[in-house]
Amino acid sequence: MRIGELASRAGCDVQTVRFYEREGLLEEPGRESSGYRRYGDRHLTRLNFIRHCRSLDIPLAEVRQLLDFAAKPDQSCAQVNDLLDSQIALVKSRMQALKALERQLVALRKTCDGDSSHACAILESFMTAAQDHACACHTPTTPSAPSAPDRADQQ
Amino acid sequence: MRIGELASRAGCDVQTVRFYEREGLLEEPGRESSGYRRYGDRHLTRLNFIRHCRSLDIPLAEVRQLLDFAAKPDQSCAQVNDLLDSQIALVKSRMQALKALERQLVALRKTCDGDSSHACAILESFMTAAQDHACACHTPTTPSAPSAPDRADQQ
DNA sequence: TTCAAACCCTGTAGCAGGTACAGAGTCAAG
DNA sequence: CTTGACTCTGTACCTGCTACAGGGTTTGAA
Repeated sequence: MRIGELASRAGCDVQTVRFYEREGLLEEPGRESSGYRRYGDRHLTRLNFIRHCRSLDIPLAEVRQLLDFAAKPDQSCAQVNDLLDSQIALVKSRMQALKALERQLVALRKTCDGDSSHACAILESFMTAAQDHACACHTPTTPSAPSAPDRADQQ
Repeated sequence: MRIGELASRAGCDVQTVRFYEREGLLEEPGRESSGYRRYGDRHLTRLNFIRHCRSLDIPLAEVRQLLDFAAKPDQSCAQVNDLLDSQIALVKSRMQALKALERQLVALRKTCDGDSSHACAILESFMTAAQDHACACHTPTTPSAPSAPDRADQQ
């Protein structure tokens, strides 16, 4: 099959296939006399493998590792497990961050009272938070106390 | 204050400040005779505003919008709310995806029986999923039926 | 005074994981 | 013969920074 068919069967873009080839993830296929790439079923299998990993958000560097593991199938189990464990940990921490973020956004959203006769309370709170830079989500490494106005630079 | 102090007070990198200036998010400051940038408090406020938004994962393009809204404070409330609503929706959908991802990874992780005498079951399942490209997480747009072997390209 | 450390400047390149061109060649159907 | 769909290579672009190169400036101490 040609690149277009391969790509559509794997559910990705033609450019992505070429990208994976450039990155060394997908074996270089044979060529027709016209120069067109000609793929076989094992290319599709491998491409699906890569897309499968990517759909699990496994970075390409680790996909590369997995493909190496798969090449020499013995003793790879522990390594694969390690990789999955670290991915799971990563996902967990990302979820924590997202949950905190959602709380922040929802809280912010609630500060709007719908009264358009005064300035937007959300922007107000942003500005206030920005001015005294003290808020839960945004901790600007505010160190011991270098923000005292004694070292005012004539501005 | 100079760029280093501004950056440390906002809790970001000096490069980041220059980046925001280049992007037009942060107003160009005055210069000392040496060419050094000289910032005032309103720069710090604005920079903190930006960092605050970024800590809420609001993309720079939308931060730009918010800054525009803040510039003309009336009638901005509805727009700010819309923006926040879309951010919240985004976060929710990202969380859904992460939850699904975690389920996948944990399920995958469980398929390891710890027996290293045979090939890794996880890699096996990846390969199988890749071959018949039917799995929950990875849906390769498998359309009506263009994968029948009748149009085999002599490979 | 001189020296080094710490700061600042501009400009450019790099990261991940693709995506989107431009400008050309090829193929298949009508 | 033409038209449209496909393919080729190469390069630039995306986000939100970060890092580097190769300079100049300031500041405090010796």
